[in-house]
Amino acid sequence: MNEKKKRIIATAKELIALYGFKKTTMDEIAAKARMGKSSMYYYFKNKEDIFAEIVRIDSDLFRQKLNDAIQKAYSPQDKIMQYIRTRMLHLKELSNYYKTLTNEYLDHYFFIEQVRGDFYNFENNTLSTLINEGIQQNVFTPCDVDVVVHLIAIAIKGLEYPLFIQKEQDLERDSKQMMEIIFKGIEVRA
Amino acid sequence: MNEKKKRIIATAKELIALYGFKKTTMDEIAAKARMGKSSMYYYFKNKEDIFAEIVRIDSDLFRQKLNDAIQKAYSPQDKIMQYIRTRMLHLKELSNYYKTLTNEYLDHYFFIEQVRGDFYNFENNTLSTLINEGIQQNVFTPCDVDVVVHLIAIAIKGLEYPLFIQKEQDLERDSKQMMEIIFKGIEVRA
DNA sequence: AATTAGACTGAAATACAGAATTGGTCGAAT
DNA sequence: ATTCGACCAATTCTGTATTTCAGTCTAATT
Repeated sequence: MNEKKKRIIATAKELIALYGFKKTTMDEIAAKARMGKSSMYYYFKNKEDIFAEIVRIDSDLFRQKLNDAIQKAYSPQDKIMQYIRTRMLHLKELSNYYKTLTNEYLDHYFFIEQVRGDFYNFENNTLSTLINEGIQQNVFTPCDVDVVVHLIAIAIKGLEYPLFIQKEQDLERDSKQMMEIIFKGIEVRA
Repeated sequence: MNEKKKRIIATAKELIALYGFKKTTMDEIAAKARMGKSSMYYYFKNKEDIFAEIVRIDSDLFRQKLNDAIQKAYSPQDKIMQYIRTRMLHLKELSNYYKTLTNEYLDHYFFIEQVRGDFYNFENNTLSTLINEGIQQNVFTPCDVDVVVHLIAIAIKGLEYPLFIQKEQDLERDSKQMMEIIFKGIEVRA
């Protein structure tokens, strides 16, 4: 990517993290990135486009991080646990970074829905693959994979909310214990 | 309860279901209940008080409904399933009735938090009792009851969202299948 | 041709004053 | 004890004047 483009992205990201999307003006970004406002329109279609690019890059990195975490673990159970752990830690980090960004009015931007949808699919596919691998390896008992994925996804989402209140260890303990039950529910019995 | 008081509650409930809390004026309620506005202040401290009473009554009925459902079932698993089923159906009904009432600005009324908290406690206690009964009856394996309750609560909450979109049967099928996994996870093994 | 910038525009947000609405009170009537 | 109309203060609404800001245009620069 072009150096100027990177600078715009970096500056915009910085300001948006501080003030939110709406309150960050194109003039501010231009000033802080040391260039004329219209120069930015040479690289980006509009303001939303900058934001969309930031979100796109971040979510790519997120997905990569999750894939790395899975790769590093061995058993299907551990892969799933590492997925959840990584996901939680990243989301916590994110929520700290974008303190001012309240979800409510983010919903008004179409590409957020897009990213949300993409991530939903990614998560479903990833978990599906892991469960299927477990069945293949005779670790999990053959079952309706979609339902298991749904249950895990819901459990993860349920843990999302207290992300902003609870302590990190508690969350990890909770998710571990909850997953143990689910694993017991789908593991092949000796 | 006094007849007039009942009439105020009924009228207010009707109007609030139609227009929401904020848009329903005391004058309207008074007019529709065929009495002077200030007469209502003889029975209620203020507007919020009327609303609070409505919510209190409704949530009492809800709790009673749930207790009835539990009583009618026999096995611990069935009791839990019936609890979930009844809870879902009631919430669906509620959401149909109070179409205009969007949660967002209900949060601003303190007693909603109160009721939410009360219900949270009720749900926790109820599920705890059921799980403990299951352990007592040697149906569930002894385990950290709090974690199991947390998992079930989260799963239920996760099913809450699509309540407004999904079909009823799907929800029932989903919850049934998900609970089967959790039950398998905590049942005593033969 | 690719890039940059300053001036400009129209639409949307904001600020604000005056008017209307509405939750709640009071004293009189029953 | 209960009901009510008149009233009040505060909030909300409404229309308008002002400002802000995303995005464009054109000309200059590399």
